[in-house]
Amino acid sequence: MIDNMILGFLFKKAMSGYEIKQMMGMSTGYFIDASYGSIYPALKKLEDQGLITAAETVENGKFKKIYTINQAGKAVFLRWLSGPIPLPRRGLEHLLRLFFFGLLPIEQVKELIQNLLADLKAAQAATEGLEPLIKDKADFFEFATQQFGKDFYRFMIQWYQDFLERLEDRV
Amino acid sequence: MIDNMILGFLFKKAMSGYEIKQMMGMSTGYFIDASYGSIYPALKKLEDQGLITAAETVENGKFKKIYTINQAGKAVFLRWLSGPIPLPRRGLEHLLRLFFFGLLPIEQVKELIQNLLADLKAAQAATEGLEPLIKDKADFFEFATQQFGKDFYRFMIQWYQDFLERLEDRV
DNA sequence: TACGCCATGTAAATTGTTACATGATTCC
DNA sequence: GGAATCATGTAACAATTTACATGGCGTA
Repeated sequence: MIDNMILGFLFKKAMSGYEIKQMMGMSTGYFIDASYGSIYPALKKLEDQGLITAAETVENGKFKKIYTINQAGKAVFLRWLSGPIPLPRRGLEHLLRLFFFGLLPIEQVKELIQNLLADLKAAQAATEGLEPLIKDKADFFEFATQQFGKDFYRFMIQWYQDFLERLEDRV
Repeated sequence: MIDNMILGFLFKKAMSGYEIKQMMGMSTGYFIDASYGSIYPALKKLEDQGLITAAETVENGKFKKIYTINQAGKAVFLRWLSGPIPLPRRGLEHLLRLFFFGLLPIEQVKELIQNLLADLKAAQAATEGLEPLIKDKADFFEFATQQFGKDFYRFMIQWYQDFLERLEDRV
C-alpha cells in the first residue's frame, strides 16, 4: 500500500522521503499519513527492487536523497492503479464502539458522541483549511479527493447529529 | 482492537471462537471481519491474561471451548469502550486510487468507478439482506450500526455517481 | 544557546492475514 | 461416499507504528 503511494508521488515529481511525507500531510493526510519509519524502509526496498533510483545531494549543507521513478516503477504503479477499487474496510472503528454502546450508561454515550462530533468538526475545518494551499497545484482528481474528505465529514457529522436526536427521542 | 471486540461479544454472551466469528459475520462483518487466525490466538491471550475463562465441552461429538468473560475482563472492556471515539482513518484506500487517477486514461477511470459502484451496490444489498436476520435480536445500538452501514453505502454510491457526472461534464 | 525544523535512518513491538493441518458431523 | 459445515489451532509472513539515534541549519 505504502509502496504504491510512494511510487505515485514519485510519478508526479522526483522527491526525497521527507518531501513525500510533507506532500502526504497536505493532500492524502486526512485518510493516510505514513510515518518516516515506514517511508524510509519502503524507499530502500523500492530501490533494491529496481523501481526507483536515488541521487544523493547536499543542499545548504543538508544531506538529501532525491528519488526518481523509472519505467519499471511506472509500470508497477500503473498496474496497481488499474486494478479494481477495494471497498472501504476497517478504519471504521467508531462503528465497533457504537455497536457496544448498549453496555454503557446513556449519558456517557451522549458525551462520547458529542466529543466525537467536536473532533469531526475540527477535522472538517482542518481539511477546509488545507484547500487554499492545494487549490492551484491540485489536478481534477486530487481536488476531488479533497472534496470527498469534506463531504465525508459532513456525512458523518449529519449522521451522528441525527443519531443523538433519535437517542433523545427514545424511551 | 480484536481483543476488545472479542471481550464485547463475550460480554453479551458466553461463546466459542467459532460462534464469535459467526456473530461477526452477521453484525460487524461489513466493517470488521477478523479471521480465525487472529481470533483463536486472541482468545488464548485473553485467557492467559485472566480476563476470560474457558470451559471445554463435547456437544454432538464436537469438541468445543466456551469462553466466559469475568469481572476483570468486563472492567478492561468498559475502560476501552469509555475512551474517546477515534476518527475514521485508513480503510479508505479508494481515495488513494482516486487521488492518482489523473495518470490513467479517462475511459479506464470511468470503467473502474463503474465497477466500484457495482460492488458498492452489491455490498449495500448484502447489508440490507442481513437486516431481517438481526432485527429481533439487535438492541438499539446494534441496529444503528447496521443503519450506518446502509447510510454509508448510500452516501458512497451517491458521491461516486455525482463524480462520474462531473467527469462527463468536464472538458 | 536553545529551540524548532530539516533530514535520514534503525530496532523492537504490534497487529493481523494467509495458508496449512487436523478431524468430526450432517446432509445429499 | 463426498461435499459442506462445524470446530480448533499453528507457522510463516506482511505491514506498519513507536521510540530511539543522529546531526545540520536558522533564528530569537
